Amino acid sequence: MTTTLTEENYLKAIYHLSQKKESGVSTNAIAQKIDAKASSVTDMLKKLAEKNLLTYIKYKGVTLTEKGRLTAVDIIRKHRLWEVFLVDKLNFSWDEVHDVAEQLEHIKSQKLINELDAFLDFPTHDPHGDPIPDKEGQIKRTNKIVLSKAELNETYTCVGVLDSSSEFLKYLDKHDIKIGSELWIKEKEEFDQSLTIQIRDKVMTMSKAITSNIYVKKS
Amino acid sequence: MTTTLTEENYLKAIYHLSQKKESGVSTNAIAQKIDAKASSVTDMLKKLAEKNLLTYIKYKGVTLTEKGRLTAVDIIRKHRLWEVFLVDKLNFSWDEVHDVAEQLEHIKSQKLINELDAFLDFPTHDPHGDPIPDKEGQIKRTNKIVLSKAELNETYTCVGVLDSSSEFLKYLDKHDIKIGSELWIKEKEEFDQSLTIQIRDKVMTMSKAITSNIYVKKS
DNA sequence: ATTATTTTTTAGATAAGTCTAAAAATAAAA
DNA sequence: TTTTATTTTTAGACTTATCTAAAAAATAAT
Ligand SMILES: [Mn+2]
Ligand SMILES: [Mn+2]
Ligand SMILES: [Mn+2]
Ligand SMILES: [Mn+2]
Repeated sequence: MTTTLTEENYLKAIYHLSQKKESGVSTNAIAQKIDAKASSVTDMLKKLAEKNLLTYIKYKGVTLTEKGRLTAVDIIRKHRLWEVFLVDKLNFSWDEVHDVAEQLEHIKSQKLINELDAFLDFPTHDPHGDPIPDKEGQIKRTNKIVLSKAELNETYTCVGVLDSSSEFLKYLDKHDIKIGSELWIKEKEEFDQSLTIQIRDKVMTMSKAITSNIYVKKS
Repeated sequence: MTTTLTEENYLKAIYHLSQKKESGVSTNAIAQKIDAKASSVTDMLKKLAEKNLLTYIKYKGVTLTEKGRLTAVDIIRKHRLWEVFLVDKLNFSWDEVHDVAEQLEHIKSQKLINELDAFLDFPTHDPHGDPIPDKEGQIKRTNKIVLSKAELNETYTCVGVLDSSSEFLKYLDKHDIKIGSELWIKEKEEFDQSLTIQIRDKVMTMSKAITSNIYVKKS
């Protein structure tokens, strides 16, 4: 079976949306993510259903089939491996990799991706802390929480980000927060839910908008 | 300016064809190379002329403009750098790289290609001995000849191949002929223009079909 | 210089992916 | 439970890149 670049982008979008929601993914949600009109999405959903990549019931949302899920996860695997390549080997910073990886993820060659995986020494996570699916489409989920849910007086390790937009990543760079950074929760302000945190020698206060986009786990 | 994948493939085909011929490149020649019908080619030529990538005069062939030439050469630069990457870093053999490079050459990122170039230590030639254009679109031409024009009793170094099809490259692999191999011309058979050649300890006879596809220069 | 052959262009059609505008179905509100 | 608002689908049109079939121009042959 052969999938076009466009089909792959739809499958990936649907996969990511289905991670957040339990029920079927809605046409509008896909349209927003793909940046297309709902009518275009409807057309594509019919096409993908025809190819047995998802189940589509008019007016109810869609759900990926196992075949569709595997296809989506394979694209995500490629995306994340390329991101590792760009950061580890080509001196890209973590806020520069996404757009290029969006292109590279569609390159079709099984050997290429297997060799790349080996060349990178079989990484388990991408530069943003997201897990890299294995060859069989398995994803190892870690028990991370968002920083905003952290407990007072505890120490956490930064393991990832929820928002991986260039703007947010640059904010983290500016304050020297990276994956692996140790964060000690010094104070919790109930009024606006801001946190005062010690990172190495520095102490800083972060708003809820920031803390709800950083993943941590207890050190 | 932005070029589509299809446009890039046309420009590349026209560039390569124009290397062989002095005059304008014909519609039919392009059609054959691109594997499309002449009518499709005519349509595309109008489009590329509109974008000032080539000059098109009905019924006369086409010629690339400087802008078109630079675009074509940039694609070729990317193609050949990726081929080096695949062979040097990902354990591809020289007969496996072309199809993947055909995809990778269309990835759009100036930083990506500059960093790749540096990562590969600024290679000057691809795995088939073809020169890699520099950032400014300059190509260093070497004074190579085809093996079939070699002189009796002289020693040559293999510097490239004319036919870089997988079949031909596998033939060369089988006989342990690679770029850098030293070839001594032991005998020239006038009747069928076959050559008897010594490669290291081995002696073998090659037909004109073979020798006219190997580039050499005097050692 | 005509006639015949080949090459190239035009005309009209098709498929993929997108859009706008309008209709139909579902969900929310009164 | 009607009415209203939102979501989704359908209908028809557009763009890019392709095709086939036919017309026109350029070459080659008689
Ligand atoms: Mn990404
Ligand atoms: Mn990522
Ligand atoms: Mn190649
Ligand atoms: Mn090559």
